[in-house]
Amino acid sequence: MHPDNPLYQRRRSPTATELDAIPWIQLLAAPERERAVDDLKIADACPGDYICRMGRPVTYWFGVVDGLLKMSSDTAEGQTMTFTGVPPGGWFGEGTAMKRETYRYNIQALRKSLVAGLHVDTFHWLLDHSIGFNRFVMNQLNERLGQFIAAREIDRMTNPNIRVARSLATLFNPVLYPGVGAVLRITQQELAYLVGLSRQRVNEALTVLAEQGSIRVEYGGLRVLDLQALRSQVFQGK
DNA sequence: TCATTAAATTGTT
DNA sequence: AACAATTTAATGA
Repeated sequence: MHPDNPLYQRRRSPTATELDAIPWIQLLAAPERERAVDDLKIADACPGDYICRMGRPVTYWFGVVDGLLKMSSDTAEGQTMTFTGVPPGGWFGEGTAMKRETYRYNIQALRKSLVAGLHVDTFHWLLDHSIGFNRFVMNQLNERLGQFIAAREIDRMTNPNIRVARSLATLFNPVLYPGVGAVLRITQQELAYLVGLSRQRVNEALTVLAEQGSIRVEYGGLRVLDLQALRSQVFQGK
């Protein structure tokens, strides 16, 4: 977090409920947990707020307590390309935090969100002192590698229904986003923005997926009934 | 707590 | 892009 980041002004210590939404906390032994909790900061992010920007030096390792963030990158041609959404329970930036480099992407709030931050120094201290923390980070890196490979496949899919299905499946990843559970709070507009389709087309795709019983469409969110079906979506309809 | 109203979201053209 | 229908959130008695 940079001093000119709006979040910098709005940060505070986490409440007990917010701590429960941080998946790696419970993996720590008491002394390590105490140090981590002591350092953790929580901030409110409004839609459009930047959590971090490409090229800025890494100061915090971030996680989503509540809400929805967007991970994107600016290309050499000045275009912005969206990689993925980050739903509750997701933590990101450990790769760059480890190397103490600069952020390699932009993270923006898609809607009002609660963001947690752990200072890089504390992040490194935990790597040096906690085996549980190391396991978490390793698992996280491994799972995300799989996700990015899946993302390349998704990019090459022309069929909108499949794109929506597979993108949804990544957002429901229980390892990377344990805070999501069975119901993902996301509007069809937000999903359209992440997938890169019109809201109408996303609505149509969701209807198809609901008909085949993979999901249920709810007001302001989606319920997954069959995650495997979403992942292995091959060809349905047009 | 309930009823009314405003705002957000969805479904459809 | 626009519209109506539906659901939720906000307001105030």
